[in-house]
Amino acid sequence: MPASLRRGPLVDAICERLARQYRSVPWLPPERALSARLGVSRSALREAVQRMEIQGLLEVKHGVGVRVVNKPQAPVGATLARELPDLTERLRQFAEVRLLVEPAIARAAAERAGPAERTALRVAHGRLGTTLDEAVPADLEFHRTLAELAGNRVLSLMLSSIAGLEAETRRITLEHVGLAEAAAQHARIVEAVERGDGDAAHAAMLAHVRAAREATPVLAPSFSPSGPRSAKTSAARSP
Amino acid sequence: MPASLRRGPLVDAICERLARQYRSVPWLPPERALSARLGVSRSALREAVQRMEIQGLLEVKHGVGVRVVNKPQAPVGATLARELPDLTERLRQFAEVRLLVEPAIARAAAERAGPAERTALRVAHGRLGTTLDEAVPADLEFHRTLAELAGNRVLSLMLSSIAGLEAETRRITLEHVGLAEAAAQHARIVEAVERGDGDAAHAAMLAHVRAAREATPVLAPSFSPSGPRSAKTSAARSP
DNA sequence: TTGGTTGCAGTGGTCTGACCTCCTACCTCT
DNA sequence: AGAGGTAGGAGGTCAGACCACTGCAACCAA
Repeated sequence: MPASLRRGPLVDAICERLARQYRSVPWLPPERALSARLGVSRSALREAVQRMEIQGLLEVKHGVGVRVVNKPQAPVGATLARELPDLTERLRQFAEVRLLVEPAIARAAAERAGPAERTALRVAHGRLGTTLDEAVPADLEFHRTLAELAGNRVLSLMLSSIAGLEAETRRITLEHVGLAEAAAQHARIVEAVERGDGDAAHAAMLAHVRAAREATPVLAPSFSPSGPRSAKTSAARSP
Repeated sequence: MPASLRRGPLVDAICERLARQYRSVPWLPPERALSARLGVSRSALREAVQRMEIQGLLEVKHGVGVRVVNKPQAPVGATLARELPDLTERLRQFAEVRLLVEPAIARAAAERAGPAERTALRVAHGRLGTTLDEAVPADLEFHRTLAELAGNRVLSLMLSSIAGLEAETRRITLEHVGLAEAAAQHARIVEAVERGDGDAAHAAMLAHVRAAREATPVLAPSFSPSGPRSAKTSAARSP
């Protein structure tokens, strides 16, 4: 009955079926039951599950079950961790990438955001609480929201991957910059996005990321993606 | 004998051992022999192999064997393909990302490259042949070399991931732009890097990527990472 | 000789069913 | 009511068999 007239590897077919049929349930059925239901062996099913786990679509917990998640940034993050084993170097390069990507995202968000998106951003900005434990995830969420508004999934994905591995740093950064100052910088970005002013958003975000980097004891930049000539991209109006 | 006193998942340990011991051989031993040698079951070994395949470290071919490779961009590329199933949209976003990232890479490369690196770049540039079949891989290689000189593995990785999925487009682009013109643009970049002039390298690369995008029937940009105000980043000296 | 064909041996792919390890929730005892 | 133990069920590992694909070498025909 589940014979199917496939040509390629069986595991691929299983992955597709899983992704299609169990997209919106919290947990997968037990492996034994599921393999029986799909008409494949447990081995093949396990290979498929493992594959999707690495891809960030599933999360298997020994003795518990297989949870359905959606973290497409997981494989990217894992790759980066493998490619840059040294934590300090990784964080330094992350900072450089943020310096390049975040302003571009802010500009794009300002130029594309409609009323609904602006509201979402305002909400995310409002969540920045008064304690570090609240602020760190809120800060991450703010930047994530902005990246989504920008409409470029590639940049968004890259930023998520980076954020996942530097969450610890954000705490230090926020502590040094100060919650009030960080909130003020966020506010300037929100303001620019509300006005649809791409240049201002770019400038505000650039200032924000620069402040974060300079307040954190990450090493000096080995190169500056935006160049030392500050008159280039931050010439736009800014409060 | 290979009992080992592990705590975590066995598969993790196998992956480590494989990565460590078989890093520099072209092929892995057959699964049966290898599982016996490592003292684990074939199932466990297969899970490890499959994992490393997804991570871009192995490449298994049915009926042939398991090849040892090193393509860290594979998982990123796969993720992007899954996140952006629509080919046109994917290529458009790729073009935008390149527009943002490549100039930054060129600048960094110019500011960091020493004599040896400059030679490597010159060699890569020299390989741009006279036929499309030669030019496409040579063009890819040129940009890859430049990214390596820039010294930021994150950007380099991202660019490789993109390149792997847009190789087909490069052919069209090169055809429209013309090999001679593309070579001239590359030459301007090389020149700037040789002089250590970051701004010029940035400008030359920006012009190159823009020309490529405008010559290719990819859709109009939904947003411009570098902004519509052309006076911003391309103000540097340029031939 | 040369060209295509066939068969075989070795590889990864899948299946089965058994046992081990871990987590949870329930149950018991205090 | 709380702390501790226990049984069930989840994933993890194992063993051995058979299936499917690939490459090559031996073979046969022109």
